[in-house]
Amino acid sequence: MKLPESFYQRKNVVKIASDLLGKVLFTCVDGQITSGKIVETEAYSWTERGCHAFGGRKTNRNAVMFEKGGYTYVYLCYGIHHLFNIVTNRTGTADAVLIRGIEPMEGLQIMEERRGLTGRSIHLTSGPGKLTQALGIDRKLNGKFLTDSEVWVEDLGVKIPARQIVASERIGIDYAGEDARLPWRFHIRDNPWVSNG
DNA sequence: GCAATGATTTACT
DNA sequence: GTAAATCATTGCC
Repeated sequence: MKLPESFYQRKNVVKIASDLLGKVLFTCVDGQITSGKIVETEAYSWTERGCHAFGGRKTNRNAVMFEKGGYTYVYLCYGIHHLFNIVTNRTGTADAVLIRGIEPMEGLQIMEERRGLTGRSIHLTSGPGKLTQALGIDRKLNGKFLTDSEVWVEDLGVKIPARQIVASERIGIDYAGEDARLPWRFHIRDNPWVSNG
């Protein structure tokens, strides 16, 4: 079943990021359903430098992060890659969870076509820019609500034991100084679909 | 209006 | 391991 919006509106974005491991992300783009189990996430909060909304800085791009939990935040990075985030917490508090890796489930063939790959390549969805392409996510899906749109997350009863969850430093935000060292990245131990591997 | 830059990926050595 | 690709957004003039 779909996760209720209350799941996203809890105050601890780090807890939400780890809770999302094992949940399943669905999209329905161009009438085609694709889905994948979330195996890697990162938490971002306006209280630290790694976040676009650091210090409460609000711009056109990140405005949706200030909405209540349950909205999507999609933006373009390096001019090429779409990155998919889930907004958390309540209105006025800019926290979000970046989805970095999923394990393909439904629509494997559709994902291969979108990525231009053949075979079950690990490279299909093992990275934040790759999984958005595989799922058909782009800026059209920015600002959607996860309980009432073509993007949503379901709990299929998969439980990840605590000892299978690894916390580590976040990736690709060295410019954030000390805050880049926060252990706010979570992934499932020994899962081949985790990025940077 | 214009220059700087990045929550990445890919290819090449 | 390192480096280039590539453009929307941002911040300053």
